[in-house]
Amino acid sequence: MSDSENEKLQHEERVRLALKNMPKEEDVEEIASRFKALSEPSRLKILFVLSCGELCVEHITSAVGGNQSAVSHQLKTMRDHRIVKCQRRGKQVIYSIADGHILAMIELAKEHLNCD
Amino acid sequence: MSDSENEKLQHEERVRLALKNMPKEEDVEEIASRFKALSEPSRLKILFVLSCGELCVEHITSAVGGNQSAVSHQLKTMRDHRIVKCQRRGKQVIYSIADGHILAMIELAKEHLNCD
DNA sequence: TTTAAATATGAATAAATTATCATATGAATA
DNA sequence: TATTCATATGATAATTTATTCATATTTAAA
Repeated sequence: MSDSENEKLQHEERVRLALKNMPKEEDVEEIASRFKALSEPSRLKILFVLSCGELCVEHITSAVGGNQSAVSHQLKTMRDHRIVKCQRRGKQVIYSIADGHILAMIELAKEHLNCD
Repeated sequence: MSDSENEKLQHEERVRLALKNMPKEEDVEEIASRFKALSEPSRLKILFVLSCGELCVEHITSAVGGNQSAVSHQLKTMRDHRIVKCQRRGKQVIYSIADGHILAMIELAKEHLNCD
């Protein structure tokens, strides 16, 4: 068998393996939508800020700039995808990063930046 | 000093810290755009496939479905953001995941899925 | 050196996303 | 309980993005 024929068989085997390990459609969409939540500079800045600790909306807004309504919408997007969580404390709503995976993701991204 | 005054000071200190640690604008945009490349089901599926090993465009297309042109466009997007790399071998172009950080990111995302 | 195979690309359209403005809601305080 | 402060939300306009079709490019083979 020639090298290229052999490689072809190997690749076809790999396609089968890949299809077997492919998460189901709805899970792929779930993962994609969580990456999407991290994929806008405005939202990402909020996460960098929150990676230093929880903050209320007003302080988040003052840290990242822009207007309150925009920040609220961005926070909502991230709440919906469980990137951040929040809790009301009196008149304020305090936001924080939802879990360690998200934090790890942000750290990985920063690291990656340094390797360029 | 009241509890809430104290908390306010703490939060303001945190805003200062966050601003000091904030990556510069262009880096935030760079990271965001890389997350964006991971944020479409069609592209993510390609990455799941490639996480099993390198493949040519035709095989990728057969694994993820859809048409060749669409897959080529998706691969281009990911090439541009250094999510995948490629090398020509004869008539074929073989694609693979660009680096370990991307792989780690994909693994993290899958893990996260399992914790829900 | 013509033809075929594999991949890439440009343009156009369709679809999804974001920001903004005005306003609504919820909680505290006067 | 009227008012004010903090946050959230709905509608819409503006921008981005993905997909498709047609075609170009590159390499190998006849």
